Amino acid sequence: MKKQRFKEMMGFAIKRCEAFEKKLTPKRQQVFEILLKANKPLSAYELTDQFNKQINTPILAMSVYRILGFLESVGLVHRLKLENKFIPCSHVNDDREHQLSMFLICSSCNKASEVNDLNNSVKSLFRELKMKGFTPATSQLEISGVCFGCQQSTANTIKKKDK
Amino acid sequence: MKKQRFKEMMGFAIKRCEAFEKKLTPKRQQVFEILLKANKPLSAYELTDQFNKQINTPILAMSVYRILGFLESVGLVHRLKLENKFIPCSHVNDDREHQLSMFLICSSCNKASEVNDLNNSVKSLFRELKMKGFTPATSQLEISGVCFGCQQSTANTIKKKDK
DNA sequence: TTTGCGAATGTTATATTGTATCAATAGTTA
DNA sequence: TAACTATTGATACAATATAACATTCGCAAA
Repeated sequence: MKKQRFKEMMGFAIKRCEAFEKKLTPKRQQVFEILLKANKPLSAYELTDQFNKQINTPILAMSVYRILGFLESVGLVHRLKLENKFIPCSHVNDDREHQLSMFLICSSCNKASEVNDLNNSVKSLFRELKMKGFTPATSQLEISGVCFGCQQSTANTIKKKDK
Repeated sequence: MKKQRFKEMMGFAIKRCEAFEKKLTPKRQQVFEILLKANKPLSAYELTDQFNKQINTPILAMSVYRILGFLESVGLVHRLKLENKFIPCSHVNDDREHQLSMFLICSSCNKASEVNDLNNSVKSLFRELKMKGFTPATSQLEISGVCFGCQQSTANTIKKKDK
């Protein structure tokens, strides 16, 4: 993650907490920071390990769970249920709530990206569901697959084999 | 589940195992039976409990996991990752593989239904994803929400309150 | 028949993920 | 300062899942 982007995200996190009249304590900030820099979803325990490696005041998994719960409650973090892992929200630029978020989880590199410009397809799907009597409540759709980068490297590998 | 439907499902399970040249042993059959009769997703441990209540030869959770793995491998059971629970496959009528399955999980009554006639929306979503470089691999989309029945009862409750 | 093989299951241990509970501490307000 | 609240620490435990090895059972070959 670029320095500029990182600063922007942290700045937003502070503003977001203020908006909720909650405090972004040092540990909360550090947890968020690790998550931002990880560039991929982390489990609570992975996060705990990284925290204890990088930061000299130790933390317990229990606290990490609490902090993740807090960060989720103010909309700074998403929990990916398919993987039992956590990622920072990417929407940190705007204040409007996003009713729909979709996560594309790469089963090859394990990175996940949050997509927000596919609302049409999802909305049409959700409309169809509603018409059938089911009201979707998930603001969250998680789809596993293979990302562009990993497809490329697979393709290259195959190419090389062919030679 | 109606008797007729149940018989049909069990019959298909046997055929399906034969097709894979695998055996539907008594325990495997009993596990599948409990899952069929449950009418809602069960966790491996719930399944273990029910097994041990209903059947006189006891079973351990370890075996249940193995059997669920087996049933999944022959396409008789789905694992719902959002809930860490299991349900029988509803496609038991046809032999064609279903590349896409969608599960609607009601957060009120906890029942789940497998939907197969929404392929258009899902396919269009998946097409859109592919165009953006992400190749979905999930044959499985899990959506939580509120089912028709539960919406009705909520509506009734509200009506009653209004009186 | 019995020997041997492989599949299925039994058994125990342990890993992983997550929550409950109560104690200690720090920050804030009256 | 005293009292209150939010945060974090610490311990225990629940729930989900897998690893590893032993045992049993059915079946086929000797």
